[in-house]
Amino acid sequence: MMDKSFDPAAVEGRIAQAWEDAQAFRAGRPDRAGAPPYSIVIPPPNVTGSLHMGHALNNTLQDILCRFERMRGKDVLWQPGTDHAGIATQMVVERQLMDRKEPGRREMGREAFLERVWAWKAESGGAIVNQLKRLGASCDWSRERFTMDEGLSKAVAKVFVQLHREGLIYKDKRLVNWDPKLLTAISDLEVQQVEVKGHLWHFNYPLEGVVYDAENPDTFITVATTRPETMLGDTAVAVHPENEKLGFLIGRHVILPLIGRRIPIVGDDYADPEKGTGAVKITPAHDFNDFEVGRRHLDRVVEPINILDAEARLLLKENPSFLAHLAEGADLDEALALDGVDRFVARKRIVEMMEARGLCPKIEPYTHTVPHGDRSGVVIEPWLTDQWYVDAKTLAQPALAAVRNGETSFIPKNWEKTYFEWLENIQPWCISRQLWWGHQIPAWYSAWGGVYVAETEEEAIAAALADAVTREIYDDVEAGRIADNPELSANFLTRDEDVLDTWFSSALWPFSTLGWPEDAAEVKRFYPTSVLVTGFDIIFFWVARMMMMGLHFMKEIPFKDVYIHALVRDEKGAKMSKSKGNVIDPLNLIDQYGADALRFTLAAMAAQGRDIKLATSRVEGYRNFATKLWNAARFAEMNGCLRSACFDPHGVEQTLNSWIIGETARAVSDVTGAIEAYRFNDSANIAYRFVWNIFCDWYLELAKPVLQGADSPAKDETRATTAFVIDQITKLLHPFMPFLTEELWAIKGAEGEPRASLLALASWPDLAGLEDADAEAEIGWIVDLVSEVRSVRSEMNVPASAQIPLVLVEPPAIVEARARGWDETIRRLARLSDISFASVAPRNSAQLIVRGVVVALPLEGVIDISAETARLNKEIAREEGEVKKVDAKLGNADFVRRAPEEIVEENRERKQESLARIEKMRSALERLNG
RNA sequence: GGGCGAUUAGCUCAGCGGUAGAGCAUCCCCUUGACAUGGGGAAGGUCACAGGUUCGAUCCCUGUAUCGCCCA
Repeated sequence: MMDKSFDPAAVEGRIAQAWEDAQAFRAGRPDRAGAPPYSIVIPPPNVTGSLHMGHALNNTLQDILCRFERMRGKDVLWQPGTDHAGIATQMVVERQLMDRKEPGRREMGREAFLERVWAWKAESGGAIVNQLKRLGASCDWSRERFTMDEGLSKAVAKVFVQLHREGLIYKDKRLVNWDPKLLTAISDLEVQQVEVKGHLWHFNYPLEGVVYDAENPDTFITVATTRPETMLGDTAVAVHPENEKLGFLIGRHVILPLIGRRIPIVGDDYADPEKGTGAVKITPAHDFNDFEVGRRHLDRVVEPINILDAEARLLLKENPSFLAHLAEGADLDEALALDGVDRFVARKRIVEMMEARGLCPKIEPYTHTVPHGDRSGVVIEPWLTDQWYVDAKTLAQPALAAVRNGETSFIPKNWEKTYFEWLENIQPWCISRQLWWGHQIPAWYSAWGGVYVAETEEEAIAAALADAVTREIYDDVEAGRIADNPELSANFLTRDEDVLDTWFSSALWPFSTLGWPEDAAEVKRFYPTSVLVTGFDIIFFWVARMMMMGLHFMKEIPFKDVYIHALVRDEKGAKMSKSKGNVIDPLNLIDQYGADALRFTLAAMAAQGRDIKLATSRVEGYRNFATKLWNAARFAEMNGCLRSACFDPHGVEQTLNSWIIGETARAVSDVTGAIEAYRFNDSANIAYRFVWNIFCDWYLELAKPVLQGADSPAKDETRATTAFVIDQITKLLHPFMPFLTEELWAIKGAEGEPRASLLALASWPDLAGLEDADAEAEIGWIVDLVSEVRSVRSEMNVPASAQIPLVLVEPPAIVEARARGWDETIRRLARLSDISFASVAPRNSAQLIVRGVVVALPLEGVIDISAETARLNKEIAREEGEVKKVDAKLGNADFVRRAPEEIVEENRERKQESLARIEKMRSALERLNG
């Protein structure tokens, strides 16, 4: 005997183990050797991560697809793995060192630190994998990969070397987004623009050759800036060439206060006459726009002067480019006192110095956007350094084309626009990071300044030696001596210390995980993957880059479909994040309601193109759904509804059974279509409605008299049908609720013919052709009759326990036959004492019209005549309103002429029905009051 | 500044060129022999606003307002 309710906590672990023991999720199972492949690569969660709602949604959707396709007989590979998450992981371990008061990263050195990170990974990394298993994710866990695995690292090196050889990776000195806390460059995408309330400082820069007089505007130009601390690096002042008030100054020079540098006034469109004072100071080394301005005026503007160190402190004393052309003196000494001062302290001090000299006429409040590092949260400095770049523009072209020509489609489609927009305006991708945890850049430097990019150090040394010979640095003999001496060659080159952006290796994920660059069978079988399922927040970070790399190296798209799902947000609609502390833990929900309930909730809410604001009440509701199904199965068990090996859904004779089989067929077809179209919410809702509102509410209720009556062929057939439909339901719901359904599958399999396989490997239902219109007409009438009687009883306040008679007035023969055939069932469901037939409705009856037939409920002593009169009048009024609306349409010649024939016909029928109902209700009224 | 999306029942959200839907909450009735994590019934909406297209608009178009997100 089954328990009264499903206990997820007791079952989930056992079911998961059964899947694992059976290797149910293994790709390339021998029994599917000839099956079509279906593959998805998981968006690899950070190895530091723990399961959040976004993961829960993302992986639920992928799992629905994988389980669905697996049941449809495909050879499914859901490729799992984790991402080494460079900065995040390095920060975690560094924090751990700090907490334990152990030596810091720099003190212990690179090698020792990396050992610590690997140790951390072995110990506490990848917890999320087990959490994904708790969710029920049917990945092929035997193929789990990590972005820093040997194989994947090899892929990274090969890609880097090849792109470098092709000129698509290069080293360049440019302004980068520098994170002064993490001490690394980051890419544009890792920069968050934050609106900040700051100030706009107005500074007077005295003109060259005149005596500064604060009262005389002819002696200076006023610039406005949000960043006074950079002024020591100014190399120009810009005004708009057509600036009416200031344009005449273009060509002259100013003397930069505090240090006395002579810098030009240049004309440039960048200086907006409407903004600030119309004049801006130009600091090419510390501002992206200024850098461009500087480049446009190479004839007059000197090289960028970098005045900040890596930690964003002023760097003045040991800074030749700053000191160049500066006259020594008291002023300079005062400025040099700022050496080593933090940028924000320097800002204050510089403003004070300017004020002291009467050079700061105005400070106004000013709101502007300031770049922040998404990891560190500190203000990013544009900083001039050497970094490695990917020529993203070139790689973007095939990626754009593949989506334009439909090889890869986004679902929903509107994300394609976002994708296009970004790729069309893509900037060089800065891929080097000044971190230790990650793929070290495969570039080596020689003492004479040569750069050698190679997959291994041996190759780099060989290349360097060859180069040395060519350059006549060594002769052949010397080169050979170095090559043959491991000690010499080991220290011969210095490897680039930087590592690659984590997303560089992620970009290779769809093929590196399959074994590329080795000649792996999986690459041939599973690439391109079938679909990528991910959130829109990483379209740029990840999707676009996989497209670029996939097309470049595999010459083929990485995935045919990209399903972009919503973000699960907090109740205010804000993105969940650790730092905001608004994270809902899906594991808590799993503990409380079970993984199936959480999964079903997420699926039911995953409408395309809209974010999910999750309400716990929904999870509770779907937990109740699980209980409902569980109890339906329990009811079946109690009624001996055993599976029958010879059951043939085409051969049933009972109308009720044909009906439920037909309804099941429709549900299967609708759910199938919805999943195929990635309409997860529709598919979940269709299944929900079918199971609860059709199978439980009506089929089982209608079947009760048969099941609980005397043995008969009808009873046998109904028992077998019930068992059959429950089997179909477990299949239908398996992608959404794998644990509950697998458990039911096992329970139902315990008797009768043994199951051929776990449900996870069973075949998806195919009931095409079993819809039955006649059965629908008959059962539909019963359903309508019972519903309407219940409604009237409730309105008339007939006690639920009271059994009342029902009279059918002049029913057509077929209706009378139905009523007689279903007598017991109808009486039971509508709580009737008996059903009879008459030519007129008895006196004092409530009368209703069910599919055109008058149904009378004699309610002598119960019925309130005036209430019933009011009820009928209300009904008539509503019906008349309908007629009026339909008449308006039908009276419109344009409508009749232009609307589709079936719509017109539908309206005519509706009108006739309404008129008939009105007619019958009128006579009911007469009867009542006459 | 550019782009995207949203505005539908008290709340959270579906939907859609042809009679406005669900879950939760609310109200009434029911411990009936699968399930009170249940059963039955009811109430609740000018589909943000203004124009336009159309025989017909909640749906398509334009504009406005409010909110959210992304990019600069």
